[in-house]
Amino acid sequence: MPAGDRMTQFDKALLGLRSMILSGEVEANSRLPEVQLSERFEISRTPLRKAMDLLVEEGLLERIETGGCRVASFTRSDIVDAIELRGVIEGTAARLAAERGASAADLAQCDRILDGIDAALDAPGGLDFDRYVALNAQFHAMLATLSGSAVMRREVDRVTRLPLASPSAFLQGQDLIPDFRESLRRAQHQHRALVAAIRGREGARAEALAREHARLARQNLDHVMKGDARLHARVPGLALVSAP
Amino acid sequence: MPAGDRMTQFDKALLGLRSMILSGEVEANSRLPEVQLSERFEISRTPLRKAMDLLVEEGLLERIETGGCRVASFTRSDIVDAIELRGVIEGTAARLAAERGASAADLAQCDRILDGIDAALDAPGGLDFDRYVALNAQFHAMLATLSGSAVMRREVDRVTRLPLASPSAFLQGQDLIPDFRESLRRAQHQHRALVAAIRGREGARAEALAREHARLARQNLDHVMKGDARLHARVPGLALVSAP
DNA sequence: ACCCGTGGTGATGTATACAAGATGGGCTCA
DNA sequence: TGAGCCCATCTTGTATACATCACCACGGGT
Repeated sequence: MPAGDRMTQFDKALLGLRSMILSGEVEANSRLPEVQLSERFEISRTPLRKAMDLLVEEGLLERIETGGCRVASFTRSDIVDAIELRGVIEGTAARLAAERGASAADLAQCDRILDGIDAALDAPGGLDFDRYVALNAQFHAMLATLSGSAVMRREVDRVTRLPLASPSAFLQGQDLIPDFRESLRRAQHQHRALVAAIRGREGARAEALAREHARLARQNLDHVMKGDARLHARVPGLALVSAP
Repeated sequence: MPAGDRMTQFDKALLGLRSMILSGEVEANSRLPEVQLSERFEISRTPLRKAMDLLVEEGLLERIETGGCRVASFTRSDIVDAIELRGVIEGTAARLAAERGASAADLAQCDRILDGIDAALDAPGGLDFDRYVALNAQFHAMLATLSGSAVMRREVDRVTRLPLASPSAFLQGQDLIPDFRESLRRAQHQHRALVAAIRGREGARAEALAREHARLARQNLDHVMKGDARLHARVPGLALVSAP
């Protein structure tokens, strides 16, 4: 395997498939023919199949009983459940971090990230959205690290990749919404409280905060689903969501 | 793909690998050479590699940066964390079942399973161990179903397959321990309480019970690790556990 | 004696060929 | 005319061949 950062055929397949699916280019429940895709990506079926296997694990694709895969589709309640689950698992990471004690260095790193988010929120010329998303992801990854458990870290990573459950899944496009920045400030306030709880060894508080923090994503989901078509087109993966 | 129950080459590889690893035949951190294994199982590398990919996802194998896989090794605290995580996720399933309301039919099915466990505990001629293990697994699967959420069901299934975190991971061999049956009765009492909490729509109680119930597995783990060599040989996967 | 470069060896990643099975359309028969 | 069966086609699952890359030992130079 190419060590490090070289773009392997498998990566090409993975990125290509994700992009195809989330962009809505292929519609939900449609079958994905392997040869056609392998020709499109100019790779052989072997790495393509491996990428499809991974996407099945992630839940973006479903296996068909008779063989092959199709694009998965999600209901609102699927996504709500996935978000709830993320909150629960991040909450456990936060609780363990509080109970077991996080290192001063890691906590300081959290503070630095949160300072960065403050700066992104108050950037001259308005909200620096990309920077916010990147730092937000960093903060959530750091939360998993604070628990000091490789198992937790791994599972937080995993649940964060559940389709449409990531901390920044439904942020795209919301910068059009007037009080969006205010909502980000509320999120940031929760970030600060979360770190304070961990620092103060308040496990139950940390857990509850992380859970409620994740539920902010539910509001974002509803905002986006109620939005107009222009908004819909900007949100990756929204085409996979059916009504109920 | 062969629909249904035919034994495919992939299944052969998966079962063979799992058995090799859990039996301790290959030691922790040792590399798994693909060609050698494919010859041993009399299959080609293609389905073998797919099986290895899956085991990497499950955490039983680790990918080596330079390519290939090795057998993972676990510390006691890895397993404790995995058990805690299972408790948290099963707890969430139980809470959602209570909050959203489980169907009477599903609850009745739970009761039937629990009656079966009672029967297995009091079987003429002593504890019917295999029956207990099977019914216990059924009960835990049912718990996931009660939540009414496909997402929860999927993730409970998944976390139950984390290495050495399953509800029956460390039961093997414990029938040698005198008060083992008593410990199973305690577990069964928690099962009953759990169903009662869900039936009574007591979400927080259900969640707490499921968490504490999972932690019984921690006791089993410690019993087994303190046990003698005769016990060690009977517990699948214990060879992968290193001290700290 | 020790370090560095170089070639051999075996590993994995990828491509392609082959075979079994599913799918769909057309044909036959009632 | 409609229903059921059969065959062609395409799909996937598996096997195998090939290319590339890492690891390791050996030899030469300092």
